[in-house]
Amino acid sequence: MSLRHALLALLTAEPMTGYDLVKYFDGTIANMWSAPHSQIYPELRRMEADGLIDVRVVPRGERAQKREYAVNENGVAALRTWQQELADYQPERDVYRLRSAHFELSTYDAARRQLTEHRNHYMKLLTDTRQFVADIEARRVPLLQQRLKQRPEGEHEAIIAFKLFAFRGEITKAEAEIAWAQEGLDLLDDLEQRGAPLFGEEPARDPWSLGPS
Amino acid sequence: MSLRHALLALLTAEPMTGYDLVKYFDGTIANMWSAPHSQIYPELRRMEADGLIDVRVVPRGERAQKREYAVNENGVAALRTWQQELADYQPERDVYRLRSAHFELSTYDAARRQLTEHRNHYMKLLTDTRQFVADIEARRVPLLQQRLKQRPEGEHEAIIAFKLFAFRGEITKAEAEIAWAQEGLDLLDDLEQRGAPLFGEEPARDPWSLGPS
DNA sequence: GTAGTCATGTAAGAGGTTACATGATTAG
DNA sequence: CTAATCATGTAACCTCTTACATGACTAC
Repeated sequence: MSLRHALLALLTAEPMTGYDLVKYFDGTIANMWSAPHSQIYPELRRMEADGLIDVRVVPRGERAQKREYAVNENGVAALRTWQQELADYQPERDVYRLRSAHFELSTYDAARRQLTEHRNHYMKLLTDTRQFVADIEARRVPLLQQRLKQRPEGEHEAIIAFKLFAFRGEITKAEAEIAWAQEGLDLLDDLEQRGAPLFGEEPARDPWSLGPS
Repeated sequence: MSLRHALLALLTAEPMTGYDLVKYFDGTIANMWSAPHSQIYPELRRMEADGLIDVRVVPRGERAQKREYAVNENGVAALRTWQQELADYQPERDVYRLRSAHFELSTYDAARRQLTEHRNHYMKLLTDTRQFVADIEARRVPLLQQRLKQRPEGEHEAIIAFKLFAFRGEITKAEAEIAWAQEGLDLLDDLEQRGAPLFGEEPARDPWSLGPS
């Protein structure tokens, strides 16, 4: 049910169309939550049907229209309730860690490619998130400005502090992943230099060939 | 398709029943990959149908039977192929980070409960994983012993090194999450002491009451 | 005998991915 | 006029969660 809450939370900053929400989910927040438009539009319709958001149909140009959604009191109540519930911790699924645990089935080359990709991915995330944190600190983020306008000044400090806190979590995580990937690349260099063989490096046997039986 | 590869990877250590695999997915590996039995049994049947694993029906007791699966050459080939492909990085979904970004909708109490839970969860993970790393280093892990028996001694070093590497990744991640949760708890204390109000602390207004319109 | 573990399934439904599909508007 | 952007959908398919279901075996 978190897509619903992610959408509600974004909409509390200001009324938006589905298209706007899609764009936010392609931006910096994508590392906390994301969804394709094929998931967002139907969910907005359901949220509307459930009475959590209100729609305003706005004309654009001559013929076209767009649907602008706003959170209503039920929506805010749903968000509060959500925050009061304790989220429990489910088992994770980490493809990259799973792969790395079985690199002996890979080749030095492929393992290195994967870890380099891992490092690059989290380096980009780190750079983007650091920039975004700087933008928040400088009050340069339009969505945050809108959000603050909705609330009394006394709450501004906490609102900003929580946004920064969340993104610092992403930064800490990215740094940890970069360090881990680097450690892996060093390990691969070390093992290869010392001539450690991998099963993955062996030429695959044709299952239908007549091997020594 | 990673459940399939997680199962194949476990089965390369030694032939196992679905039940055995379920148990491994409840143990330390649960933090890399996990699945309930309702997912495992049908997947094993599909893998069998796809010719990646072979079955041996073993009697147990008088009447009962069990199905013991073993990876065959096609299965090994599938694992190698999987390792050769570069896994791409998809947007993540992190409920805890999402919540934390909107703690202003929560109460100090509930936010603290959540972060304490976060810290406890990763502290347990950290302790368990450290213990497991120690067990691997001491060659005390039965599954790993079985795995090593399958392979020539020259490969042992790399196999062990990759297992340790993967679990050190989990440790690094757990440490990062613990530090983040602690930072959050400190932030909450600081904000509350300085009397910062939260929207979530305000009593909810009954949407149907006649408020000042 | 009975509780705990071993062992294996099915099924409904939620959530997510990928592809298909369409059309208006705006900036150059 | 043409490309990019704005805007909103549907549908098939896969994955995962949760619940329902069953029965044998083993240790006490």
